[in-house]
Amino acid sequence: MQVRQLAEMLGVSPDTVRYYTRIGLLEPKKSIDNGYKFYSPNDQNRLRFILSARDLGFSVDDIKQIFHKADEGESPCPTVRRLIDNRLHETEQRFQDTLRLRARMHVAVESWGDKPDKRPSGNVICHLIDDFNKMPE
Amino acid sequence: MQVRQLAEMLGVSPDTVRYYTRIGLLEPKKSIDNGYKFYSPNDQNRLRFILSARDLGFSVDDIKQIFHKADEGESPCPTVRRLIDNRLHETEQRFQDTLRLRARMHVAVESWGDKPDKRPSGNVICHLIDDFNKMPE
DNA sequence: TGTAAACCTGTGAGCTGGACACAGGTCAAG
DNA sequence: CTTGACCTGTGTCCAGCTCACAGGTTTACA
Ligand SMILES: [Zn+2]
Ligand SMILES: [Zn+2]
Ligand SMILES: [Zn+2]
Ligand SMILES: [Zn+2]
Repeated sequence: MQVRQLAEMLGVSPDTVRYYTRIGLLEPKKSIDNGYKFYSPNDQNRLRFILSARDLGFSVDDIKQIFHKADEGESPCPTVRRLIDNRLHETEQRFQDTLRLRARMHVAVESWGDKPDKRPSGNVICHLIDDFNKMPE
Repeated sequence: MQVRQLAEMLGVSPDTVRYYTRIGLLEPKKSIDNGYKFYSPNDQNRLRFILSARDLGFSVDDIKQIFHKADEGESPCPTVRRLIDNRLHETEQRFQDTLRLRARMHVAVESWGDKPDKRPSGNVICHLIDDFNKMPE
């Protein structure tokens, strides 16, 4: 199976499959005359796993570690539990950050609603941004 | 003023100041004998503005556009209003994505609590991830 | 005065997770 | 045989910094 067929089968772009191949998550065989990469059913299975793991927030490096354990016949579960704990903390952090940013942006936009446009002058580059930054919180 | 002094004054790393300089947001003068970059009070003001804008979710390219308007003496306000609308949509999208991912991760971790570790077998690389992906939603 | 260590600098590279450009190979229609 | 459509691997690029590195500068001390 070539890259396009595998990609379409699992609903990703050929470039994504190439990327996973490039970093060693998939290991197709190289055709001798073609140079084209040939993906096995096992690669198919691995790609499916990659996509499931990415949906759970694992990074591609996480997945590399999981594959490494599994390829040695050991249970990857302890690794998985450890990794998702980190990712969970990160996601929580990102969630809080995004939440705060979103609130800030909303407040800014609303407070700008009835303010006029102004030209830059002196130290003030854009009074909307400069003034908002100095607002009492 | 050299890079470190400016950086410390505004609480960022010298590398960050160098980055903003590299992409043209700051324009220090080059000392002839030293090669060192020399930052003016205006650069100080610009950096302060950059940090305020970044806190509101503007990208550095957004800020470049804002500076461009301001440097020509025009009001950057219309640009600012237009740009933040885009960033607001993006932030909302990111917020929703993060919210969903966070929920998925929590559900996964909880459902894994009473499941044992298993070795890989057949098509199953890690049953925690493989099984969770097949769960009824 | 020498000199060695501590500190500072600019530049180049690296990070994530792919997306895109490009030169060339392959294959069917005519 | 040739034209065009399609496909391929490889190299480069993106944001927003951070880090590594080689070399210049200043300071401490003899
Ligand atoms: Zn497992
Ligand atoms: Zn924890
Ligand atoms: Zn303005
Ligand atoms: Zn809108």
